[in-house]
Amino acid sequence: MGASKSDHFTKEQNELSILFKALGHPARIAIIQYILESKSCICGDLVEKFPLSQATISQHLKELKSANIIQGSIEGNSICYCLNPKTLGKISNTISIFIEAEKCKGTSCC
Amino acid sequence: MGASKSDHFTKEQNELSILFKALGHPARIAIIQYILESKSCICGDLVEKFPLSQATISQHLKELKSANIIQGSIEGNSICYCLNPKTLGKISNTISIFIEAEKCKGTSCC
DNA sequence: ATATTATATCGTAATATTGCAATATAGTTT
DNA sequence: AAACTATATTGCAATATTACGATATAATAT
Repeated sequence: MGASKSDHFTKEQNELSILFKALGHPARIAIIQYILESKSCICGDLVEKFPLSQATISQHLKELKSANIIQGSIEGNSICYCLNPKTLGKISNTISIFIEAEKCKGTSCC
Repeated sequence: MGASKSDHFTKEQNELSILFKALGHPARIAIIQYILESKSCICGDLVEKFPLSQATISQHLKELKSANIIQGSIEGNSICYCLNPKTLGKISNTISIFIEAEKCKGTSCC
């Protein structure tokens, strides 16, 4: 068989894994960093910036968007993408919870 | 062609994506949550807990371990896995940087 | 030494992801 | 409307991931 058996896990576990999965590709990390660096929001200059085809960039943007990590707004001819702070916050909270819970554990074996 | 062209991206981008990718599966999120919940560190009772075969669980543990998200120590017959706070911290920092940088941006289009 | 228990690895099938050329769609300009 | 620009979608090939049975490895117990 192949890939994930999402029905065996909780809704939360599935949702979180979707967020992390979306971040699990160097191109998508690079896109996020580019959005952060560029003073204005981006457009399709990613295609010039990265050694990937327009189709591939568009696909990565789609994945980030469907995970709600970025959101796009139409600006005339092109589309402007920004980060979604709410989703970033969700990811941050999750990791924080992991770290806090870990701290509270007395009995660690490693 | 297929999957990632890691040579086109920075070392940091590749390393971060490896961390997130490792978290990008519901079973691995579930394993982490289980480690956090169980007072003592875990062993192979994940196999009883989850509807996945021993081989599959072992494979997921291996991926978490190779991303340095968990670490295992041999305890007699079995192996005890714990989270690696250092790696969790790294992930947390990354997300924090994303959020901080986002806050500092005046010009947001969405 | 043999049996038992716990975990890892191998081989393989099913499915998902990645990347791109080609094409489609949508808005802009002339 | 026709040409142009920007982005999305489709179809396909290459590769990666996921899952599991079977088998291997390692420590413990009898």
